[in-house]
Amino acid sequence: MRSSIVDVAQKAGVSIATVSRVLNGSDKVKAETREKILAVIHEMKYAPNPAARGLIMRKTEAIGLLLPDLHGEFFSEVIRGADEAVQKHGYHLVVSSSHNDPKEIEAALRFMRGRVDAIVLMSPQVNAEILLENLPKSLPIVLLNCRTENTHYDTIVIDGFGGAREMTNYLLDLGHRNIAVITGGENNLESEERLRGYRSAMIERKNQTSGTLEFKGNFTEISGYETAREILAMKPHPTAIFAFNDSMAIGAIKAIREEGLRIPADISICGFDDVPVAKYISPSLTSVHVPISDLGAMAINRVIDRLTKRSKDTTAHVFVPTKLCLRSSCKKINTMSNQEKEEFVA
Amino acid sequence: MRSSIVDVAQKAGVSIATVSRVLNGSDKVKAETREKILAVIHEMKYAPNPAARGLIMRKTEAIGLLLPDLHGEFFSEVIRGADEAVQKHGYHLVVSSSHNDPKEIEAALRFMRGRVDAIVLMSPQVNAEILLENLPKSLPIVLLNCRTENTHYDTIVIDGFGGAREMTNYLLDLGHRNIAVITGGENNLESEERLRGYRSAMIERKNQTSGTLEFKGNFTEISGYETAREILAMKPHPTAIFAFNDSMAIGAIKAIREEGLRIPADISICGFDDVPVAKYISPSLTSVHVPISDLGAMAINRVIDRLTKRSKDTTAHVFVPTKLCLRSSCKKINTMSNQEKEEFVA
DNA sequence: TACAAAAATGTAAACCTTTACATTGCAGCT
DNA sequence: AGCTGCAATGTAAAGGTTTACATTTTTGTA
Repeated sequence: MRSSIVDVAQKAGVSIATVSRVLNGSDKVKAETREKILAVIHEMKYAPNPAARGLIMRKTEAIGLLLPDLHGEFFSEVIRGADEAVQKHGYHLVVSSSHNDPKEIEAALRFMRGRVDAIVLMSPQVNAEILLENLPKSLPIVLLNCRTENTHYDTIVIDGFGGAREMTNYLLDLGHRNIAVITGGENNLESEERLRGYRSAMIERKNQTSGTLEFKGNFTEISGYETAREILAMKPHPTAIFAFNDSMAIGAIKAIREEGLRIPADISICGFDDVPVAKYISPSLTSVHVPISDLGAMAINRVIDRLTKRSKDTTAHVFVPTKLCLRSSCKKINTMSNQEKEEFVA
Repeated sequence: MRSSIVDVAQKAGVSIATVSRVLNGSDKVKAETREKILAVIHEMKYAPNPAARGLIMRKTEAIGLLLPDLHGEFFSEVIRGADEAVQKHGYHLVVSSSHNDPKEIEAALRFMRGRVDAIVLMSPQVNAEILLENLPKSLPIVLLNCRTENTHYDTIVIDGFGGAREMTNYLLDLGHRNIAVITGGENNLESEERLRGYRSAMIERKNQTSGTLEFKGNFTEISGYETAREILAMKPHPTAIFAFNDSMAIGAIKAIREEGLRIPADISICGFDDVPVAKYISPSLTSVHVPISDLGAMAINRVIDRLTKRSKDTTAHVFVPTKLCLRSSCKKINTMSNQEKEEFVA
């Protein structure tokens, strides 16, 4: 049976209050007494019971991180950033994934209630606000890439629109006209924003493909692979594919290779997120850089800020800019289309 | 202020014991009373305080997962597997990373004590046993790829030796004689096991390179990249590089490309772990398959088994076999060495 | 109808801390 | 010597739950 504070007090010949005082460092205890108590604590390998402490202090020193999924490097990076931030402040991380399922989000939230001091929630697909309702108002929450107009919560959202627009413009500048996109999940905020950006650039540049080159993926490698096969089945096929995340771009690359096409000579491909492997795969992947691990860190820092009262009342709404990251998977094409080229050769 | 069980009891006109009973489903409460209490609970949005519950029940329904690092897809997959297993049993995950630093492991362990019902610890580098000492004996712990002779803890260890041996034999079968390896961190169990496997195959096949082709990496992409540059500087360079994990293999591929060499025509490369991207990069990476997410799931299932008393007393020691996963990054070479070939051409 | 047994519910202790407030002991002062 | 005031320490309540045991209510039976 684990020893408690009364065992320590007894052995040290003092009251539990005094032990508690040396435990919490704060109050003035005679140096001599402190030494003795510390010695006993060490000897007994005593450690305070966090549940009891949490019960009376109403804090747990843990922060909940609820992500839509745990597949792939993107979320891994978010967790890494969050973990680093959390460790810096002496907090810890309770991680969970929701698979974009309202039931699971709710279960996780219910679990976290009372177990964590704050919550970081990433839910681009499920409207999270409703689920948040039965959480105490005092619990700091930051919404990461969530669909919301509610300004009551802190929010952090990636500039998917701007990033996709910039990337599309880049491809247009390269001479591409038939630019296919592979979108993310249905009803997914990130996907929608990126699609808006793509469309905006296409329309602005009078390059309407009227949706014919928009293909549905779901942010997984396999969907990138399959969707790319679909795209390549078109004759003539688009000269560029813009996958709405890097995982799908990587899947698409596999499909392209299998088709015997060279990248970027025969077709250009780019992604979104700029996950760490993007620069290591070959050809190195042109992508829209998102400071992924910073995202996790920012969210954590924000809730910790709240916790430590430094910014108690004001909610912050951060818009994270993206940056084009040009590598070697995209190439300028001559204005001659693939088709024209073939005819020319013939 | 959050409402407590007494508020509910009061409002429902019953005692807290009765409320507690309906909360825990177990005992017999008159249907009518139950309905009423349930209604009040719903109305008040009452949720039991986990700290209080944890205090008296001595359980938290959380499991700690302490990993050496959070970079890259390997750990991401471990977490994913663990998360799935944990969710299936209604538990939750407290994740932390140690950076192979004894101090950090200790801090995380201290934090987890009393906050989790069990711990899964992966620590290939730091001897974890000492740190585990001041954890209660009653806390189920499974050691994942830890260096230990102690049979008191449950252990799961990957067959790094066998996997590396098999891979090395495969390369030898392909005709390679100069096979360079990029190892993992100093004093890292996984790296050491893989190195043993490599050496064993090399010696067995009378192919002693007496350590001249063993290069030090640290399991990161960047180290794979840098070490590969070093390796390629050799004249003539080895015909195959065996990186002790996929991250380093991916880094090495980048270096090889930069050198203008073709894979596998000019040089073969293979990795270890078979992370999900391995099959998507190009050329698809030959690797030693490790059931990564299963590792996380197995560990979790094991501790949950312990928790539910099904296998209370016996410790299990699982040895996880690996499997060669052949793809296109390695190629048979003619027995003529690069050098001979050059001479031949000249 | 009365009583026993069973079912439903209530009471209170226990889990382990922190901390406001109370007490003790002692130095320094007049 | 007696008092004040302060430093050090102790006492006990509070935090929210579960559950053994006690009590009340209901049901069934003679």
